[in-house]
Amino acid sequence: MERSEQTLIRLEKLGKLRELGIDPYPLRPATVGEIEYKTQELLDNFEDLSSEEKEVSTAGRIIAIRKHGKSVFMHLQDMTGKIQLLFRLNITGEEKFNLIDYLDIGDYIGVRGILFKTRTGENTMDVHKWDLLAKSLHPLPEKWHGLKDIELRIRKRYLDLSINPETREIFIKRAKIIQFIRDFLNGRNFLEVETPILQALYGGAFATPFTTYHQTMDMELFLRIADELYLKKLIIGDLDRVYEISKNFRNEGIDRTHNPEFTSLELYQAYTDYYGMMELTEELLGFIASELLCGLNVTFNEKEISVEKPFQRVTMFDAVKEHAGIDIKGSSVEALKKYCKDNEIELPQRLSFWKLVEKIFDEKVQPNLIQPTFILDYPIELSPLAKRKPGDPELVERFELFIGGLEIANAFSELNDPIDQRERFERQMELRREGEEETQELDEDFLLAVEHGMPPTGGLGIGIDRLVMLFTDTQSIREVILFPLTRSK
RNA sequence: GAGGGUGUAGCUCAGGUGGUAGAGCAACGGCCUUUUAAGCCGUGGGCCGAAGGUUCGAAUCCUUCCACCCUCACCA
Repeated sequence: MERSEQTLIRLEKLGKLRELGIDPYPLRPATVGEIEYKTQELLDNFEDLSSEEKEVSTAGRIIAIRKHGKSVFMHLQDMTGKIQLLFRLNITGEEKFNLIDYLDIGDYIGVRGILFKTRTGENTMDVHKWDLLAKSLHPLPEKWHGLKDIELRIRKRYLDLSINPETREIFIKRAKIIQFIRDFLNGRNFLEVETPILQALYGGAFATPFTTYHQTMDMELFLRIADELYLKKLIIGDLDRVYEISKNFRNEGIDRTHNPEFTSLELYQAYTDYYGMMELTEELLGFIASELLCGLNVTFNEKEISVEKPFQRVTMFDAVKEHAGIDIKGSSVEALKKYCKDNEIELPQRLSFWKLVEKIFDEKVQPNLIQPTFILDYPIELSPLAKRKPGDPELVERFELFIGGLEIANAFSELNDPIDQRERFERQMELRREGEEETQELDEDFLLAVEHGMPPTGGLGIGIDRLVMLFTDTQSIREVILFPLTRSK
């Protein structure tokens, strides 16, 4: 491996430290003792701690050094924040003071000293004792511009997190959002469960799976594309309210809103339906917003969005009529094709009525759905696991929630009629024979479970990554996933 | 998968029409005991993404490849 000039210099310092009998990677601090405080705790309790003039300790990574001859300022960072340190020759003693020459930005040290306020008013630790805790062999990216290169930020996420406070902020928020979801659902007697990631048969969504292989069972396996079928089996097992926050895997393209592995929440609640899921969704988002932002307004992509309930409810028909200016009720494939041509919309690969509607919706409607909007009543052809809508044989009781132009949630009144469910699966097989690429597999095991009796149930899926994008005002899914997929270099 | 763009020092970026590389930060050597993008004086650092080609001469022009970004297609 090629070493940069700066790394060679650091390796040299490391060698010299060892010659002096100082372990650059000690098990624990040699002189500082126990690390008692996080940096933010020192600042939060500054008045008390500084007035007592008691020695306190902390530890972290050196992120800045300013040498002034016989005194040195540093900034020390940990997860909670950063604090300024002052080293003075007459306080630390000459031997220890001179060792500062072997320290670099990026090194970890433990410090013990007294808190005081500098002339310019910054709360600072006057360091009495310090120990090197770990030497860094590479310089940290520049303090002023930070690490900007998106590729480096992803490949070296540790540097991004260390250097760019905004990045750290996003992932702290992400953790909080997931915690709030758990708090909300646990408070409503939902049971958190785990279902298999490795599955012999995949289902619950339209997607291409990743395949893998179990050696000793000599078995082809799929990484799950959705939790749906397993969670419904739990409903059938009379676990009335269940949810899972899980990674799903889809072997498809990557773009601003798609990563091959992504996190979703799926929940199922017996004895309710998609109306119940709408209310639950409204309350869940309101809960997250008020816990996270102390309010119901969020800025996303320079737009003010309110997650105050109730959200708008618009049928797919009405939404297309309103935003695309075309009445699809009673329309025909030919009319929709003409509309696409007139509006410079590329035609989908298969020219079925609903594929065309879906395309027009994606192009003309979705980008306009900025305020939270439930789009209701989807075609049965695209929803083989949802219950029929009374009075319309073409539609099912299903909604998708759009916010800020992003598809955030998908829910339906779950199909619990085993006869109908079997027919739907068979229809999927038929579509496959006709050349449809993505269809759902007939799952006998699941059907058998439904045949044992499944209560009326509402089901809801929420894309966690996109939800985090919404609440952190980020425009790419890669900004909210710690290690998005990249090619190996 | 298709089209467009980017790749120069550890980081952030400059380098009209080809003449063999520059800044700030970081680093190194000095001076400096309350600075904070510390300051001042001085120094080093680059196979200009990779491989070919055109040319007397390529960071610059051409070809291929690699990685990333944007748009589109597939999808949530």
